[in-house]
Amino acid sequence: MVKKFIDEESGKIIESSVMNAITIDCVIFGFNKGDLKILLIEHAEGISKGKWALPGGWIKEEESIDNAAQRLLRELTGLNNIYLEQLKAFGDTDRFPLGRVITIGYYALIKIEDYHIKAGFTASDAKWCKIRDIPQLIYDHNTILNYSLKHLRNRVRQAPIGFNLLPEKFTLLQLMQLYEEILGIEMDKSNFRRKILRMKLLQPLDEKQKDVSHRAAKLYRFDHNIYKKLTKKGFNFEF
Amino acid sequence: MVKKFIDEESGKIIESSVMNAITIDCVIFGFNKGDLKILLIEHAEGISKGKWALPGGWIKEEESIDNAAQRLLRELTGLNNIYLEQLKAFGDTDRFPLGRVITIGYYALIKIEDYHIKAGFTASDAKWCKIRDIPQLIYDHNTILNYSLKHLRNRVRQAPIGFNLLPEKFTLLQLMQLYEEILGIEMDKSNFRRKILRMKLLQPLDEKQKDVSHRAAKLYRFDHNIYKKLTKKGFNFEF
DNA sequence: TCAAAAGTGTTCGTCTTACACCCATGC
DNA sequence: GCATGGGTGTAAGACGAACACTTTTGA
Repeated sequence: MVKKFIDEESGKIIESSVMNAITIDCVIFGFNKGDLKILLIEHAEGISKGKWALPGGWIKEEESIDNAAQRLLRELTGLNNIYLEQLKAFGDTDRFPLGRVITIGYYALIKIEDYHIKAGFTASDAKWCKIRDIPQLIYDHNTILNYSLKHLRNRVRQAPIGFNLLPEKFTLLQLMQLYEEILGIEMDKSNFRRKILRMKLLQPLDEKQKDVSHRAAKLYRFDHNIYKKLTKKGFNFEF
Repeated sequence: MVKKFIDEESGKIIESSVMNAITIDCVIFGFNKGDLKILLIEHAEGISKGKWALPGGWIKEEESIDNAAQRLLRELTGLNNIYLEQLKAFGDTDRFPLGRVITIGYYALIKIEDYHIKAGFTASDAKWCKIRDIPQLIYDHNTILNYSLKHLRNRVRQAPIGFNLLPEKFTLLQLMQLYEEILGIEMDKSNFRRKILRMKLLQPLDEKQKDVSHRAAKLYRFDHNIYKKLTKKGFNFEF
């Protein structure tokens, strides 16, 4: 089913199989040098040319919204096969200046080092931006971002998802600092250690940090299979 | 802005200000005689005539999605001014048989006794249905319902929302049985009592149960202002 | 007087919190 | 040798789980 309609953003007539009046926007979190960051793109065309935004776009008629989010992220940033989770829909009448458009928010946590970000498609640039330095974004994208941040702060305490932001091998202090950064609190090194190790979620490795100017710390890895086994036994991650 | 289009469900040409390809569906929870229930309506027209469904419908061009959910619920069931919260969007390509329609799920918890339900608009009937006796619903409504149930089970442990299902004045045992029903677990009376009272969320009343064939229990009330004050001091509801 | 639910008390083991302190390493 | 982070230990108190017990009331 091919439809013709005017892309309200660019003003062009689009002859394609996308749905009108409904879009997707993605909040991608990363963690790097102690800072929580999110991925922003710079629009290359349309009414928001030159402005920063969350990666997003239109949904095709024949793809599910989950698949649309995957595709859009790939097209705009080069990120492929990311685990995305839906946040919710944003549908205030005035959120989009050129007409009534509802957007569905998605979010994901990724290991920054594992991916090479490159602007593609209708994006002229893509970058990681510190959570404290977020500029004014287009439309209601700041609202979506703030909502997702709140959601992340809740989720990170209920489920072991924080690991997705760290390199595969990490130290306990790195993990603690991640929690401190996300939750905006200070934690006790010794108590954190005990608590996380007691869960037996982490696989200790026979490896240590390298090139550090202090005693090298043991490295750990989060094992998804261990987590699955534990949850089957009734284990419930709580932080 | 008035558009003409074919209502894919009824086949009629609709000349109105509703958005096409996007709908809203509401999961309304109630609690009555120890049972968790949800509100279902029977469609009076269209391809799903005579079948049971979640209350829902089309979104108007000039109303926010939150307002649309309010309006649809009022039109279909008579429920007015309910506190609704959005769940998420459901957008598989095959969820609706006559075309591509994305739906946004909403849910709410209400005190059954406070409202008189009456079928209206395109509904021929509306009823409260026990959570264990849910029939086959139209489209993906069973999926939406199951998701909202999972969501409720999580939420009820993180925030004091269970009270919305009980009468204003309730006993501690009623509250405990509500938790037992929602979570599907058994609890210890004495421990439950201590835990909930320690939170100091409940306002004890100078009133007791009446017309019971055993020792009458003290009645309590949930005070939203107390909760607000506590959260400001850093209190975090956890169950 | 009995059933049914209200309400209190006790014990034990575990977890949390707040510290103090020693260890290894590079500069 | 000192700064930096790694890592262990401990003591007090809070909390959860399990269970025994007393009280009140209507039928």
